[in-house]
Amino acid sequence: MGIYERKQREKQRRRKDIINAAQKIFSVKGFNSATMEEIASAAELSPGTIYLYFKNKEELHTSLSIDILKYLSIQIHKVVNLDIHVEEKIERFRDVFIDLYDHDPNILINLFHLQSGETLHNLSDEVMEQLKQNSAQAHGAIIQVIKEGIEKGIFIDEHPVAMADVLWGSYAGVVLWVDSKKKLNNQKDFVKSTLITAFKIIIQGLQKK
Amino acid sequence: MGIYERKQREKQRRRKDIINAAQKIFSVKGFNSATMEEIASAAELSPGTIYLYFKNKEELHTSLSIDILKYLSIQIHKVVNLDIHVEEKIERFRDVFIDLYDHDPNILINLFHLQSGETLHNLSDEVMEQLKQNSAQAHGAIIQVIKEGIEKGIFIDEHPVAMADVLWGSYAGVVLWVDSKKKLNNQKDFVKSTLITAFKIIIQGLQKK
Amino acid sequence: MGIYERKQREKQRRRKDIINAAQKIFSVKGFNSATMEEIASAAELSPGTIYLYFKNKEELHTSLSIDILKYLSIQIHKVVNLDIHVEEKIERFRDVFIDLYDHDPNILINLFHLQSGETLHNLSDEVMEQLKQNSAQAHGAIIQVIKEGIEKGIFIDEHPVAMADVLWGSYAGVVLWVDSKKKLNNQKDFVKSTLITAFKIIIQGLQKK
Amino acid sequence: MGIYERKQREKQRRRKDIINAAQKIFSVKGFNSATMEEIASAAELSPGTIYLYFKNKEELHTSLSIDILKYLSIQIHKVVNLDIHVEEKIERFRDVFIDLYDHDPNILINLFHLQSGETLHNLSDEVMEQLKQNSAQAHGAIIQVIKEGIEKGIFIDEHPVAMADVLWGSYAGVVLWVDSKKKLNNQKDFVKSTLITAFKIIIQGLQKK
DNA sequence: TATGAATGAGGTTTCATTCAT
DNA sequence: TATGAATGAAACCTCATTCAT
Repeated sequence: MGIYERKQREKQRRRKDIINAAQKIFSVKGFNSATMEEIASAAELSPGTIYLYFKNKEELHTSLSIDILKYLSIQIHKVVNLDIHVEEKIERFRDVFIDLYDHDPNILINLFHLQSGETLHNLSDEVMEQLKQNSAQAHGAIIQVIKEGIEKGIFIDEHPVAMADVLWGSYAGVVLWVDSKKKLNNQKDFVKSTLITAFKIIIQGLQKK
Repeated sequence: MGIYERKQREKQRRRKDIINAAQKIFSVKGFNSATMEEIASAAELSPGTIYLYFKNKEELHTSLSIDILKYLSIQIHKVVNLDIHVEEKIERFRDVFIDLYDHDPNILINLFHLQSGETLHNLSDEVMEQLKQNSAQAHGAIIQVIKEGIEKGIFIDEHPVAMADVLWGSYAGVVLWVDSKKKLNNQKDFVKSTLITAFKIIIQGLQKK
Repeated sequence: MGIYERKQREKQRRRKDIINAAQKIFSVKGFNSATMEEIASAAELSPGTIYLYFKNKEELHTSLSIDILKYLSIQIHKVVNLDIHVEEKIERFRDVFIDLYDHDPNILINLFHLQSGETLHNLSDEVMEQLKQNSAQAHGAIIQVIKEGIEKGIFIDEHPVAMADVLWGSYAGVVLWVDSKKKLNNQKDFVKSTLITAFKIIIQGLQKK
Repeated sequence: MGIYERKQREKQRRRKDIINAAQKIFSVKGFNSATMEEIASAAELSPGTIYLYFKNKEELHTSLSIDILKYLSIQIHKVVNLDIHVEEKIERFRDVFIDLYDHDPNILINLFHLQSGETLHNLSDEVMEQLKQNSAQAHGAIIQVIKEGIEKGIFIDEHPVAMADVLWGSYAGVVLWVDSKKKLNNQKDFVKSTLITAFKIIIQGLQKK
């Protein structure tokens, strides 16, 4: 491995460090309450260093989501290409989400927040484009499966984009909503079991009688 | 009407003015970007005055949501007590939401944001309690209908609280998600039609085959 | 005096306090090295307060110069309208400048700095307009006198705007240059006597032989 | 040429590279807005390297001016030693300045800024001394010519140092002032023609009637 | 009760400078 | 000697909140 390569790798590692730290802080405090200094401190770096890797706070935050979307997109595409029943594919989607939620509930919540958020202003064109593309890709894969279900005569024949939106929106909604109930009522975490119920309902709802 | 009563009424009116102004500003700018001065200005009051009616910015914001939750709770309860089929009740729930979204999309989005949000820290016990109660009431009414459906043998027999969560979460998710797509892609507003699809799917999903 | 008037006056007084403090600090430290906190501290105010009166650091700095230009413009116009010889008018200009320099050398230096400076970017249109107008007015009055001299056959007949520029530029240059020598050599202040020499030279230079 | 000498020469060349780059950047951006990184980048070096050749940003900036002063001093001395009329010598001074302005208007402006500037604080004694000496030398040459004029009975007999200051200050002032008007009013560049007028006036002003 | 000027803590961001390689 | 990633101090500015009137 040449020096150049080693440096590139080192740089990527540092970038990853920052992303990890940011994830942790944003998760706990939310976008506005999290400070760059906290994030720097968590990454065991100085504030200035962060700005060598990310243009500003907003772009750092968005980068987290892009990373998740990339991962999600990959996982979802894997499912799409499997040789299994359509309903089963939807169940696999559910599992992908549950896995993600399992890994770090806050990642997911951050992602949904970004999309429904107030920010989205200071992003560079490049990052904005990445966000759109990755988002579209994950979403597109879901639509594809819905269409497959319709074509095979298994799913009801509604507007497939809207149907995919329902699926994705329900994921997001259930996660956000049940998560918020935890905060309000301090109940134990039943996001996962609720998601399972959600998918049971939705899959049945999608099917032709 | 005595002087005391008149004063109380006057006070309530002023409070309502502030809430209306806050709604307008929060809708457009979001929680963090909205400033107390803007809100005061919109209410034709001075910043200081707002603090005579609300403990702080966060509590003002929460009050909006409580108001919506109250209204929502009332509407939902009306539906619960109607002498119509269970499925139809769910459809009516949907219409209640669509009405609300129609009236001001941002109200609803604000509500969902609150619940999934970063705030929820500086609230006084009293406001927190109100929030919980009103939330629980709206939610409870939905659960009740789900249970009714189960008891009548129409709905599948899963954990009814979770089923209600799916319903509510899907509302929220679809609204947030489709709304965010508007921002990202500038597509025309099809939140409402998506919601109709969502409910078609969910109602069918809830039913026993 | 009504309440409104008193408040306006109070506001003006506060504004003046800030300007005075800023003058002091900018004089000693220059634009970039001066900090808003220092200025606030010198004005016995908090940093935030300054921003109630001035949009930003740059506009505060510019306001100083506008104030001087206003004063200068008035003094110069007074001279223009006097019923005295043209050469004498130029001498009076010199005295106006010497007075100003006497009052606060740094004021003048600040003014020249602004005009030859790197900044001039964040100014609001309004302030920019004021700056131009006041600058043009003072300058215009000088041109007027030059023209008068030419018309009366006393001054050489060159491009009068350029001649006025020479006059003004020489003021500025002598002040800046001799002032800088003070810094370099710690000589005692002979700006004033140099200015007198300068005007003797320039007046004779302006005259037809 | 020994190794030592070659190294010295190499070092001087590198130093010159940095100075050239710095000149370019300072010209366009001014002292404060120019960054060391930009300068390093323009010199195709890394920031750290600059600090091997210059103590700090201020000293780098000052070095530019010293270089100009050196050049100026040489040119002025050349004029002093010419066998021509005194008035013509002054005109040659003017041409030297116009040449310099022609070559890079910003160099000159930078020089004047330095002298009237906010910096001049972090300079090492050595650099400070150089600055003083070179400045004194250029200035001294001008004084010498003024004195020559006085001795020959051509120029009025005022304090010759002050007269030289007027000359130099007028240069600086006209350049700075007319240049600033360009910025304010976007008029076309007439610095040079104004300088010519300036010298016409000043030369005549210096002469005995 | 209402005001609104003043506060001042705290946030983001920049950039001259250092130092391990 | 040269590098350039990292530093971290310090600056500008915002805005929720207070309090004298």
